[in-house]
Amino acid sequence: MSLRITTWNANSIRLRESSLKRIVAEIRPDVLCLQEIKVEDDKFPYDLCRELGFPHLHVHGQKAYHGVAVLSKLPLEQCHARKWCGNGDCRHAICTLPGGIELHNFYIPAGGDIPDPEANPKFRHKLDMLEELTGYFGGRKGDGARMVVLGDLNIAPLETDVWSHRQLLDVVSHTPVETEGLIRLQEAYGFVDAVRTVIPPSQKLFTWWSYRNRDWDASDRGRRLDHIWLSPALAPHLVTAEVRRAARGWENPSDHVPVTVELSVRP
DNA sequence: ATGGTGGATTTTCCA
Repeated sequence: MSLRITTWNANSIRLRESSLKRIVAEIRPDVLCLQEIKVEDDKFPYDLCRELGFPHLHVHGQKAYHGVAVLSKLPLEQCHARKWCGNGDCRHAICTLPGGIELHNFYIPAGGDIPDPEANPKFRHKLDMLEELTGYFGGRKGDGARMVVLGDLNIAPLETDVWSHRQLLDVVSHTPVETEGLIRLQEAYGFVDAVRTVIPPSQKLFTWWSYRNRDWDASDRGRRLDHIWLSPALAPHLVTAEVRRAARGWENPSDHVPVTVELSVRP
């Protein structure tokens, strides 16, 4: 069977009803992972999600900041969250999909403006979470899990993941300490960057464009911050991957667009 | 070099 999994940073789910409907209608994900829902669990739009065909919901939200959710047409099992960096931020959800596929939905800290962990606690937090994740997944290397790791990782690792590699080397999201840290995390377990398997690194590819640019499409000063990785056991089942750039031009858009993989798996 | 916009909750913080 074909399994379509989408990740999307909604930047406030309560303001994105029309975008959510379009994603469901036009991308038709079986599983939709959200970040930055910016709402507490009891204020999440459960009924809307059920009406859109997702009876299985796992919401890990908090007031005003962060928050992740998994919407699924297929049953979800063992939904839970892990605690990272010893705080209560809702930046991660884990669910098991049919066929024993372990799904990790992440919202890694943006990291503030100053790329110096001594001067900027938010950047320190970002690097700390990366390192903790590297230790966790590194410790599981070779366990043979069928795993999807996705979300807003807030780092654009490749030169072609930003509009200007040279001009962004000192900008949080593309500094060497971050890009090298993200690659270390990826390699600690041996994750395959699914989207870059389909769209080669020779092509520029972005998933986020700042609201601050007058004409996001014409200036095209984007970054690839949203990712979908597959474990070695799952990577051979990748069929295709897609970034829905057009979503940035929808009415009242999020600043991030949906990223989707299609897998061919036996449940 | 600077500031630009948008979201949630205020009298600013975060991205």
